[in-house]
Amino acid sequence: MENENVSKIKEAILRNNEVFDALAELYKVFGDGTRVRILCALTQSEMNVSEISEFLDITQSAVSHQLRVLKTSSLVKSRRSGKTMIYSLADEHVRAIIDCGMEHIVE
Amino acid sequence: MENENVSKIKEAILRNNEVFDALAELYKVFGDGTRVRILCALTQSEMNVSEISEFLDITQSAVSHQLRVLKTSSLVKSRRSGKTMIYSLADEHVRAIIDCGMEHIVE
DNA sequence: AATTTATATGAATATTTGTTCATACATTCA
DNA sequence: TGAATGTATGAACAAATATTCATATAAATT
Repeated sequence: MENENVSKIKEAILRNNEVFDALAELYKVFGDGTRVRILCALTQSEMNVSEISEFLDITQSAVSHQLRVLKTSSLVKSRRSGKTMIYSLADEHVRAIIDCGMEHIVE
Repeated sequence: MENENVSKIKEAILRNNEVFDALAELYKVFGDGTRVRILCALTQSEMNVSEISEFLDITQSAVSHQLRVLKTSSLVKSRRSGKTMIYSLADEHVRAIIDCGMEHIVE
């Protein structure tokens, strides 16, 4: 019965660790200037890759690479329109997380 | 007068970039499993270095290094009590940011 | 079909970053 | 004062990551 408790505790820790890792992974995505700029740009309106690239003055390649990261993390979504790909925020959580961080910065 | 506008725009971008960088720097700190674990541990109660080290099963040195990062970012504060240093969350923003990320994870 | 425009991607490189190990610093206690 | 305990820190190494460059893929237009 002690063993049972011990294993329960270990499971709990394991579960927590998974949550912690997920949290860290999420924040890691926000932890890059280029990606934060892209996300903030998309906060204002959806944009295609060229527009993001020009607006933020970042290489098209760099933008594409980072959009891939953002999409993999489910922070942005995309749809095709002819030759261009239009990107937008995946949901309101993204805005919420940005705002949350902003509040800490302005102190 | 056009020049004036241009420089205003440039200033605006510059200001924004600084904000973006600050945001990214903040999230970068949250973007590590060890640091998230430490912060979450301190969410429950203040702890000294040894306690954190044992609780999370992380080397004392690694904990100290990360506590330094967390303190530099004003996410934790510390006070001395005899031979030990007691660490706690710097303010409620930390809790808010963690909760904000959690909400996105649980989807 | 060939060309042009928009985007994605792989490889290479440089930089950043986290941990470990050894050791220094600080405080208490004998 | 010397020993013991708790914490901090520097150097070194390994791993992760962002950008660039070249090129591939995809859609539209002629």
